[in-house]
Amino acid sequence: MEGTGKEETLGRRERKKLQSRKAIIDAAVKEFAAKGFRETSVADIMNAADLGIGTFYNYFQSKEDILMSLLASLIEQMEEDVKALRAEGKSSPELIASVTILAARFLDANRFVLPLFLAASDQSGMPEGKRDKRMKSPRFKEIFENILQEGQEKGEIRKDVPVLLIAEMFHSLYQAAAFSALDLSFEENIAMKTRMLLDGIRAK
Amino acid sequence: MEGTGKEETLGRRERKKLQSRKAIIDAAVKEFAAKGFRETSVADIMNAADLGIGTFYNYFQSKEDILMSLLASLIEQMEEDVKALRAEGKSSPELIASVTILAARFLDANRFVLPLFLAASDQSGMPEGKRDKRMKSPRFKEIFENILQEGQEKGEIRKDVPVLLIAEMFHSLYQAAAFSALDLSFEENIAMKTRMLLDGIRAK
DNA sequence: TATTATAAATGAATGGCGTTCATTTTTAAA
DNA sequence: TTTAAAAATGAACGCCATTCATTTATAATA
Repeated sequence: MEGTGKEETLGRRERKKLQSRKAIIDAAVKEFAAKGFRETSVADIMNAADLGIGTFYNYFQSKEDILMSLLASLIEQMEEDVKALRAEGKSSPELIASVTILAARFLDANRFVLPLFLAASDQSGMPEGKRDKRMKSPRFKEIFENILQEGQEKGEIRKDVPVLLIAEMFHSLYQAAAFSALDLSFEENIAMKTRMLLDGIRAK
Repeated sequence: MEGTGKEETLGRRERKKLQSRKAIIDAAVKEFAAKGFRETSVADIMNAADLGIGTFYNYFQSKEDILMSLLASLIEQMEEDVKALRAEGKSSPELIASVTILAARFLDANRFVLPLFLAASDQSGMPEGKRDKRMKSPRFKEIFENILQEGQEKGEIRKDVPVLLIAEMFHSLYQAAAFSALDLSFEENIAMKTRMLLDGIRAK
């Protein structure tokens, strides 16, 4: 009755726990996508998850907390994809261009996270004590940082500007693209800007 | 007893109205600067202004509304300064560089508005119906847009990229600089980035 | 199986906030 | 002095994130 091929060796309690957690996350993604972060109440999420309101706080510390969780896992997915790209041995500028396209497609595919992603990078609106020291945004920046670092060492990227500063610029492209009033796809927008930036970054 | 050189020809009622408005604005600036936007309640503002809570809504439609007002007037100040610079007949790239420094100094001098400024450009967190169509951020962009437009016509700025896109990039520099983890002054940060961007923008 | 201990779920209660509104106070006009 | 209108007011409303005492479900133990 116990280990009859259910799911690993997890007891019922463990399984139900994971199940509840998943239900909450799925519900949150659905509600955030439909209504945005602020317009979604914890009650909304827990109704969609078909669980009591109080249960939410057994799994997440706060409403901000689940948002950070969602973003963290998305960034992790992206980091995987970038790892694969890096294995192909392209030059730094080429790699940047590829990663840019990849990230753009990724965010196009997960369009609803864009506002959340940006809201998360902008912590100015959050209570002082609640700002996330881990900050998902910098992790996003790190992807570029590593590539640029390598590029500088190989002499492909100009050395008179700190890598961190360039990484920041790339990151800001995404922010701008998200709010672009121009009638371009996210991918086109990012691609053009990256080209502009690369022309100023390439070692002569 | 009426027009005895008080203040123009305004009646007591008009004067008191302006006075109340000013008291509210001053209080809001002070409170926002001290505690940030979200952490400041309308009650906080009105206590600091020494007026009843309800009075707030005789002058502003909402808490967001006063924020937008504040930013709008700051941008107007900046537009004035830029107008003066333009009269000096510099080339487009030179003008951009000057404006950039000017804006950076301006925001350094008004450091507390930076988070507000950015929060305002990020309207993702605001209820759908309340997003400000006027958007202060695009007006900021327009300053660059005009300069770039002229530069393109004079052949000083490359023509294979839409002006709006370049303007967006400049705007995003400010966003990034505000959240920069680097130990640079706002002005240094912006100046370096502008240089990077210009190298890729200058017509060859 | 029966009993005890522990983890998880629950929703009413709490406190804070933005906003509204009926009422009062102040100023202007007649 | 009376009347009309603008401005001020704060209690009340509704919404919401979060807490907590209590209940329910599961695991451990005898």
